[in-house]
Amino acid sequence: MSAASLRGSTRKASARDRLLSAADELFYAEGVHTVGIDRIIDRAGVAKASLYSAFGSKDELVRAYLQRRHEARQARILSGLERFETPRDRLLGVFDVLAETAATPGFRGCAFYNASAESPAGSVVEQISDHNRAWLRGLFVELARDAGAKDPEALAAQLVILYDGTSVGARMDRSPAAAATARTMAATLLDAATA
Amino acid sequence: MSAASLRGSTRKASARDRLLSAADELFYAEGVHTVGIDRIIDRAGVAKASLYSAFGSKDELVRAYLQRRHEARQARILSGLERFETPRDRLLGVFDVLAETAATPGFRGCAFYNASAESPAGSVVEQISDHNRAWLRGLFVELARDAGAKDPEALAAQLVILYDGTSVGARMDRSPAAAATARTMAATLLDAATA
DNA sequence: CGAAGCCTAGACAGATCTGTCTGCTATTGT
DNA sequence: ACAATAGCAGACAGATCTGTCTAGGCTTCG
Repeated sequence: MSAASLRGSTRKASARDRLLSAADELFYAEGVHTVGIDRIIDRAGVAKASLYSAFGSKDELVRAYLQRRHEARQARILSGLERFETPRDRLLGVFDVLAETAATPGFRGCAFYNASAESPAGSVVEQISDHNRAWLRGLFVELARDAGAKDPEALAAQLVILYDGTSVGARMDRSPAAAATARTMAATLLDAATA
Repeated sequence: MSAASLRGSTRKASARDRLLSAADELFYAEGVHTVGIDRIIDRAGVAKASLYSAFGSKDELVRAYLQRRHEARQARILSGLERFETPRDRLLGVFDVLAETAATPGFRGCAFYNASAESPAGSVVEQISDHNRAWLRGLFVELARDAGAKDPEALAAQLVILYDGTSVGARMDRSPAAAATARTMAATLLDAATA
């Protein structure tokens, strides 16, 4: 086989991967602006030159961090929904997955909103956030249609609000209780939207 | 009258007030961590020494900024609800007021959440945020009880999620549309909670 | 008139942040 | 064996941030 095709993804854990993991923990826990480069290379056990050779700038590291969060959220939700059978259960299942996430130790709300709150208006954060939100909204539209909603777009808009509100509530109240509440609300609204 | 009793609240606008106004605009628009002291004294047209003589530290200025936001939100909601007659309209009216706020140019979501997102875990921001959230939740409990909800606490928990979700959605999607959606949801949930 | 407060302008100290650069070591493919 | 690659360690530059301090101006009241 061509050895070149493996490079960079083999070996223990490349500097790039360790940097991404360290950035993920620190940026999410303390904020992208608060955490400095030095803390990240320290935790990753990597030289500063390696960071700049791999990412070029802190901004690009932030973008990679959010990109990774985006993919992780997609994977977490999609794989979490596989266990459900009926369309209705799958739609409500998004809130079951969210409940698990919100109960995770160290949960600090939505990484995209958090990063957005400390970034200037037209920054790199905005693009990825938009992308992530568009995906989630699209998922809800699909699930709403499958579940027989008369107006899937309208129901999806409602579910996005529930998702966002749960995320905020769980973070600010330091309790995952909001997720269960939101699931109940989603069930009520789904009933009203299919009747 | 005792002249001393007027001092500090009279005159054009004291350095303290101008500082608070400048901090309010800049902190809300760009974030408490991003905006430096120099930008604030610049906009306020005030000497740096005056800031430190009035507030003692940037942290204390942040606290005063959030305290002011808290009082402004209370006043805005309470006065906005006066125009409604029935308990049901008053409850839903919270989302009418929120719709107006979210449509304001320069709306950037919840000042408390934004500040919290860029502050360490146990900071001064947390206390004021908790205080603000407790007040809002209490208001919703009252309104829910007046509107005849069978379980006012439960309905209030739902309404808080709607409020938070609207705030996030309006900011991240750069559109106040979520507020109208949330009002519809609130009506549906209120009907379900009084039936 | 003259003292007391409040304010301004700006230099300064000390810390911290991003990003660059120089040397050195270990591994890997040919 | 040899060259290329990737990574490490850390000094360094330049900017920026919080907070302190000096020196002086303007108003107000006794």
